[in-house]
Amino acid sequence: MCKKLKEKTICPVSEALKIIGGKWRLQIINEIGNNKRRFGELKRRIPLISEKMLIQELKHLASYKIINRKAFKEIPPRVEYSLTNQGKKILPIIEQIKMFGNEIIDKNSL
Amino acid sequence: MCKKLKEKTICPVSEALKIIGGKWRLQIINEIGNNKRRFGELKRRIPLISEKMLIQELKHLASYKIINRKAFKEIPPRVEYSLTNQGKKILPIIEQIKMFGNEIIDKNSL
DNA sequence: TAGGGTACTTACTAATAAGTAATTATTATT
DNA sequence: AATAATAATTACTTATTAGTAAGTACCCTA
Repeated sequence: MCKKLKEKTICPVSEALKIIGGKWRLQIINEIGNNKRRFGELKRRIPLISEKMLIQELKHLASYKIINRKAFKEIPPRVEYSLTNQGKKILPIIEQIKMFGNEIIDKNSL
Repeated sequence: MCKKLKEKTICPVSEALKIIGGKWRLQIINEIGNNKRRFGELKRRIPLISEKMLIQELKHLASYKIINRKAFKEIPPRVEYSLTNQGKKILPIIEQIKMFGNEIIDKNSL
């Protein structure tokens, strides 16, 4: 008798989308890239995002160990976000999506 | 004087997500793959999707020329969906996402 | 005439995601 | 004492997305 058989079709795509799905997450991951980025820096780089969404999504990504959050005990406060090794594995996904997106844009501007 | 300067940061990621973003679209594209799939077949392969969402998303994908819809004049009706060449360009994205998703699953089942 | 199969369609509701705007804490600067 | 920075937090509203359940059209079979 199995300990758990709760799994209702564990689909890798669905599991991945739980982490990276949504309007802002890939953009945030993309803007962090291989850099350290401060909160305000990300806010400026993604001008259309609201502060609420930015911090909410940063928390989400941190909770899944996609990003690191490093807070410095300074005044005014400074917080740096960076991708974990796990998070860097999302960059190739973004590259593929960018390639597709660029083809779409090219096709539309003929 | 430019004809149009409406573009507010044309981001390839955002453009791509307009087409493939959402809960079901990648799953549908994945299930079609390189095959022809009938409506009922997709319904069975994606058991948790509602008929409403399935047909709504198929329409969306067809409107963006990601899939072809071929209806046969038969009774009972038969409709086959398949990926366009454009749509097949999404498969590598899905492959990357699957790789990431599988790593997540592996990590969780240690 | 009743029921089955296929591919939808529609109206309505529920759930989720996102946006707005005001507020907090801390210290340096003016 | 007021203002400015920074990184949040909160309450509230709106918009978007998804789910439910019933109905449609067509013909075939029993």
